[in-house]
Amino acid sequence: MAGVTLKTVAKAVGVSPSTVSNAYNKPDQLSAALRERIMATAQELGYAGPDASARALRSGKAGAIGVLFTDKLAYAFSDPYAVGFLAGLAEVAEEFTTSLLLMPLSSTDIAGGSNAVQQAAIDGAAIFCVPGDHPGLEILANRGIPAVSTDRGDHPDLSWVAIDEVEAASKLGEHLARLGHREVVVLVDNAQAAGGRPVELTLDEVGYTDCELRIRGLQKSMPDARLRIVSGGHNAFASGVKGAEYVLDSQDRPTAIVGLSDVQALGAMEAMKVRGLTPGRDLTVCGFDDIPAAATAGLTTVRQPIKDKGRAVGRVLLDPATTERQLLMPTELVVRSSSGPAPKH
Amino acid sequence: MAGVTLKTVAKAVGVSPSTVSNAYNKPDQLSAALRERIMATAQELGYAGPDASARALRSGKAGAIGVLFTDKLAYAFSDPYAVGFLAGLAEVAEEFTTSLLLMPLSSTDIAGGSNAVQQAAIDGAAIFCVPGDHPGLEILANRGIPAVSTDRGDHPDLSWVAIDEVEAASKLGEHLARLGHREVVVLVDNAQAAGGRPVELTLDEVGYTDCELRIRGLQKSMPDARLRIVSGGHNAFASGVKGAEYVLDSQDRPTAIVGLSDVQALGAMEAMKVRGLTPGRDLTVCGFDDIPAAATAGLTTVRQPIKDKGRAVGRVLLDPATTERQLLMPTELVVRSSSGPAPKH
DNA sequence: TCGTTTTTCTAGAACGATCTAGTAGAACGA
DNA sequence: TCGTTCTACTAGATCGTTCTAGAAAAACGA
Repeated sequence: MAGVTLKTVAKAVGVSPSTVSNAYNKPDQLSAALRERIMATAQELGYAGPDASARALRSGKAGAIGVLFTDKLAYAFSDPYAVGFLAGLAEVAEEFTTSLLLMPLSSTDIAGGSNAVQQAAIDGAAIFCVPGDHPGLEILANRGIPAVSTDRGDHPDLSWVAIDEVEAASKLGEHLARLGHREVVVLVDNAQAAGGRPVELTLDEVGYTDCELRIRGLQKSMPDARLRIVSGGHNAFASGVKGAEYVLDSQDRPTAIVGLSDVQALGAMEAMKVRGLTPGRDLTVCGFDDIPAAATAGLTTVRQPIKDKGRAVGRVLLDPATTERQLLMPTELVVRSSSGPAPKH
Repeated sequence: MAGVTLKTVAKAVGVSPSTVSNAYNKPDQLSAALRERIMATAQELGYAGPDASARALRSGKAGAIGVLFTDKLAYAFSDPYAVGFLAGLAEVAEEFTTSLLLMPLSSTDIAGGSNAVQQAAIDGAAIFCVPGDHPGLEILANRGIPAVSTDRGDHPDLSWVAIDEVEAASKLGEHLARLGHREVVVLVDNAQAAGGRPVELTLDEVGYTDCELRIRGLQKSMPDARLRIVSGGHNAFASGVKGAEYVLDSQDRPTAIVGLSDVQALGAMEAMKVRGLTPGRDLTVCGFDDIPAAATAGLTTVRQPIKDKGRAVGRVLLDPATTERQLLMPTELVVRSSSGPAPKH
């Protein structure tokens, strides 16, 4: 049962190992009759096909691409944005018969010697919403494996598939400015607030590059507005609720709340609903991403082609025909009922 | 840059390849000074550590376990139940420095020769909500890799971590019977209804083993009730909405709706809310799983230890100390406000 | 008929590590 | 001092493939 290899099959059929290998990988290199015979014998001996590791070693192709996640895997998946991205990536991966290797990238085991980034047999990596200064990225760079980030990096030789965050946020900012909003709260992802009380942050404390750029875009397009940065925790519905509650129950209510992701904005809408406030009339709420639920909820948001982003990352990593290494995806302001004119004080 | 191997480093330092290997894997097998020197030289030469494929081949350990999914990956992730399971699995995987390999298991490429199940370099596989008769499972069995299912299988030598579906459903059924419900609709996952109109099914058409068993449990514990099986599509919030709408807008309204997953039940609650109906008073809604959102929504449901299930699967696959091959996890009826007595016509 | 191309198969060397077995030399106890 | 154990290291086989050349046989063109 165990220990059945190419050689075993070859000997049983009476051909060379190369021929058996070809039977599996290059069917047109041998006669149909022989191939048939080989496959039958393989079946009979309980041979399950070429060993994946050996094949990977010899051919230099691992047949998998890694997806890096920060912190907790669960959090990453709970976001529809992440799910959409993965779906797009998986689509291309499937096309190239490649699997996706999830690499939970906790900071702790980077310090220790053994970590997934070192060990994983992968042909390339997708870096998904990982802070630019994360130690795992350097290890990855060291391995000489092609990597694609979903954020624009500074290095000219780093591949990325991203959106113009500043421009995207500006579209939203202009929309809000036009509606007369001058008191705005931005809801962001923040580890510090997770599990504890909501916190108010400065721009420097934000951490994630994309969030920072979006806030800059808002600042640029709303020069007359006062922008406050608030976090109710990690990027999730519940955090949006918490952050919005904190803001709504304070003396210093804004006229507009911008979630830097739709899930957070939807959380804010929920908090409003509980307090009997109507989005778009009593208070404006906007989001980012345009996840499916945003349309249902009537949330004004900035659409980015989530699934296409995943597809594009896949193509850059796997498709030799894709030569472009840095892709800027289009964004679009989607105005729905959750945004309206600022109440005159 | 490229082509730097163990040998290169060994030659540069003036030691044997074995020693360099030990420097990485068995630090206590050589003097600290030499290890230091080896690491420094490796760094200098741009050696990124032992090649993953080669290591996997020689040592027989791939350093990854596969997670099988049916159909679309995106659907799998959109369910908080799946996310919770994965989180538990990932936790154990991380502990054993193992990665998770997602293997989307579309039926189409099983037919063709090359598929992920064949090619993937994995030490084991977690079979997550895959129909028992799926062709991919046989391929997996052929490979001789340990596999753990989240459903109880028939074969005595198949490993699984599951719940007693019938018993779990019976708890819920008894609760409903006690409340006087005799007209019940069960919302299930069904590919046929996806994208189209809601469908009404017979028990034979359900497909997924776990769903079927749950329905049997309900039937058993509510012998006097009329059970109808309805699907609004795949296992998702939106499907729950669709399925419930179909039922609520018909002449033949039940007194209770049971979602075979919480997400569907939550969808049903949403559909009720839109129609001005209060769960627990006008109509009873119950779910399955007890995902985090269920508590918030006040949904009566059957709790199963989702994350623990993931952890247990991980332990069975990776932890040699875990000898038990078939684990039954406990379930518990959680009564909240969404269930109440059946209105007397 | 003879040279040329095509088809079908093979020998043997990689791929880059880890493992087994074993060898020196140092340290140890008596 | 001598045998024994321990530490620090190494030689060489091995994991199971695929790849590079190339050879024998068959088919082809003129």
